Amino acid sequence: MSTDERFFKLYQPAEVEASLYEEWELGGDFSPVGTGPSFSMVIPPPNVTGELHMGHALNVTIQDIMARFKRLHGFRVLWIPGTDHAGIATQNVVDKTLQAEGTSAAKLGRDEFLKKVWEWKDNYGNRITKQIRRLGASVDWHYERFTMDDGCKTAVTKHFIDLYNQGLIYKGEYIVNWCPKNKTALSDIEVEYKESNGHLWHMNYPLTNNPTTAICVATTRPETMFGDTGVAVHPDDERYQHLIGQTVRLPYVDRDIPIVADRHVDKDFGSGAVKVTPAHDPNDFEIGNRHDLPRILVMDEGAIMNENAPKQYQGLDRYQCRKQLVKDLQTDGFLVKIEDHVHNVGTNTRSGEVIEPYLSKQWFIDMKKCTQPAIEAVKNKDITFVPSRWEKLYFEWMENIRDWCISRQIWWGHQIPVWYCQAGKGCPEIVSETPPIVCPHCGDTHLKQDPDVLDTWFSSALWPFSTMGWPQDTDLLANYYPTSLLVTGYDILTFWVSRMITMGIFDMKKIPFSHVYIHGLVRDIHGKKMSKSVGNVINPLDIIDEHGADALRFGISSLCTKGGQDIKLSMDKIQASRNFTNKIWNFSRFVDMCLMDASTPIDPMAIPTPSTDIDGWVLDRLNHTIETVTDHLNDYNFSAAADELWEFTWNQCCDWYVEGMKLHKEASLPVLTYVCFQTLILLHPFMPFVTEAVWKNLSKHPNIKEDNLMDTIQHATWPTPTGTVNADRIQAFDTTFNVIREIRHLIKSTQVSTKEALTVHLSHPIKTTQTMLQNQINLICKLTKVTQCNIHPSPVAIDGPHSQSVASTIDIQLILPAVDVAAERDRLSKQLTQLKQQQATLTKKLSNDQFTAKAPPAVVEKVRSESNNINSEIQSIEQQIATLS
RNA sequence: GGGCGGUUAGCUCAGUUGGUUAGAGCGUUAGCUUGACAUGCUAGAGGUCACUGGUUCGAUUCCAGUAUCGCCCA
Repeated sequence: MSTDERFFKLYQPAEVEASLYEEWELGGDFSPVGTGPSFSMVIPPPNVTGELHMGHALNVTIQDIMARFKRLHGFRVLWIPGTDHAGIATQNVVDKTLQAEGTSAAKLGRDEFLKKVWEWKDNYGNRITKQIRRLGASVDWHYERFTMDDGCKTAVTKHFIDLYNQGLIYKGEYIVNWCPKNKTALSDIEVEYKESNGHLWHMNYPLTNNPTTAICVATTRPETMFGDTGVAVHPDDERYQHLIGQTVRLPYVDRDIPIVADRHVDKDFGSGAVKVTPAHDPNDFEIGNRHDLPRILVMDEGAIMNENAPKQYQGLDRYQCRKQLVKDLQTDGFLVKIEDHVHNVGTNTRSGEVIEPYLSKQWFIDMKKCTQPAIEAVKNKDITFVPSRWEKLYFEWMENIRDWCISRQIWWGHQIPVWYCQAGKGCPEIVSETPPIVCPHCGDTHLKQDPDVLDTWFSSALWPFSTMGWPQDTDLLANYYPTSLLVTGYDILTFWVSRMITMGIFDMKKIPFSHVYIHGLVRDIHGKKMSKSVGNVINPLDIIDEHGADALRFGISSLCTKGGQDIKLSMDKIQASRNFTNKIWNFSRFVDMCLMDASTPIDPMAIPTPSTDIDGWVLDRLNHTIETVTDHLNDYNFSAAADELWEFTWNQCCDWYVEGMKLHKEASLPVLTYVCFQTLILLHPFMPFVTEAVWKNLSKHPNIKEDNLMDTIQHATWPTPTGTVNADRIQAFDTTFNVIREIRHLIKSTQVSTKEALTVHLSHPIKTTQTMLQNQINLICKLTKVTQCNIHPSPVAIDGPHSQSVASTIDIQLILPAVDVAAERDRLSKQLTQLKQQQATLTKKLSNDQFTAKAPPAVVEKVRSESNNINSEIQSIEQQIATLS
């Protein structure tokens, strides 16, 4: 087989990715093996009805980088995948489909509808898991879970009962965030507040005893007035002192309601007097409690005005009612004025519907009693957040925690394991793991389960251990709980992370994970959130189709900086990464070609002895790269690791080293091969596909010894630095490369053709430097296309046309067939100006006594030697200008 | 109103104990059919590190304030 058969000229990801992934999955390559320490993660379960978006791509890529990195380090890596049932979202999606088919959830009824949802889940639920595969995620599919599978159901039930038995779950009447569209309660964090242009209606409520006098109240929701059971003013408000204790008569309702004094009223807002509607506003609810005001609901679950509203408004939707009422108030002289008013309106993050604060009976968790250990765990660093600034938000949230409303009035989810006796004898509720047959209190068999289901996050909170078989005592839990790392976006810190920590400690008596890496959100290039309606969505699957998963992964991770900023993703970045994958491919293609000429087979895993300077140099650079990449990955600094890999692979390896070693291919072959394989391993966590494809191709090479080679790069050994870094050698190559660059620059700026036989003279007074240059003559000639390079202790006298410069204190004289003396003088003068500017700043520093006295000696020494070098370069240039006569 | 984050090249971003000629990729200019790669190679141009003050021998870096943009909470 030839190189061309093993390697196309261009890397074609589509040709290899699908089959490689299948090979890995079927080969069990993602299962934990060996006797190393364990490293475990659970995937943040995506919505089972969802599709892969850029946020998933980022999240999964980071986890996969860590999983592969740890696997290469010999850890027993277990990364558990799965999906979330996403109650409201899924119910909405399925209901919408049903409606398109002419039916609906309501028409089907609970049992039939749930059958449909399960069908939907079976048909479409694996769409997202297939898409996760396309990213190359090395999750162990044997352990795949779903938040409503039997295991999770057992965990959820047990968890509910344990909380209930400890008095941490209660059922209570409370103002909740009510979604009239879905007809369900939402937790506080499922509500998104959006600024909206509304109005402030000022209306007069006449006093009962003196109807010609009125108190004016201001409101943004006039239609709730039918539920008013009081008017509140600030106790210190002089305007209303005389009214406190009196009653007003509510227009249209003709109910007399008291004027009360309450410190929470803002004197400066509106008229300073507020109507109190305890059944329709959380603040009013509190005021009502303090003053013992009744709670009157005036809307039904769909926000339609109910029988407590006056007849003429009953049956109207809340907004129709508002419109009609305002008209009536105006006609009847109750309306004082209407002001424009910007206020925050709560909407359901799922349905977009405007939330109605609504009094209802719901299940709550008394969170204050649960969170203390979870706060401690982060305070004492059992759990570390990266970046650590997120700990602040966590503490803020946890220390001001409110009770968590966990019941939802939908059908898709874990139904609450509570039954009510229907015998009508006032029996207490029955909480049970399995459906009870008879009421334990009265023996009656007519029992009815609570119709509500639990908030989806209730089951997600258990994910790190429900996936491992809890409440059973399993080997998985013993070996892999607590997990090592959780990777997630900051947007679900409160929803999910805080609750996992709280409930993990509650159920397991152990934290669920020791590290939390929190990444930013992926946005479009302008920093806008990607959304279908705006049309700025970049679909990760399209990118994978076009450029390959590796390009997507590398592009994303090179933008994933240590500060965890949001990521602005552009196609340019992806394309650059695609080019990089091709670079890796072609580097390997070159290695493959070189190997064809090997006299004996080469063991790519054997640490080679460098036979030339540049071989030694590239091994030094490799060692340095190994060290920094390892450090960066241990530090979750993905962009820094990616940059380092790019710099080494492209600039140091492919540019300098490959071009240099072409002078002595055969002698350098062991080093070239070794560096190639080591680099592939370093790149593998970022780019699993291309590195594996190359690994397998090169493994088949007739001149590669396979004895020490793993079948798959995934189970290779992460490189460790070998030998000691030779600082002189690094210095020598720095200088040589500078000289080469300057000669190229001279050639370019004098526009001489490299087809001419060119001669260059290099000179430096110090013997060791001359020797060093002497050793690099071939390299210099090869990389500059100069035919002859001579080394001297000082510049030579040249009669004919030539161009001159200095680099790293080495004088350069390039002999030319002709030269534009004026241009040459210009160039040198410009160079001189630059050098003099640098010299000026250095001299200023050195002539400052304070600097030499107070700065660390090493710094002073550095400045001094720089200054000396620049001085010598200035002298060179000045002499060169002088010869230009 | 409270909190958090940002402001560095045309664009997207790096830059940790304060000392570099302030870096990278993309874009841009000029030149290359260089036997791995034009998804490439070579050489350039491009920055008052938002502003103002302070600390310091020295500030992109630390402190205070201002402006401005974004996010979260109320």
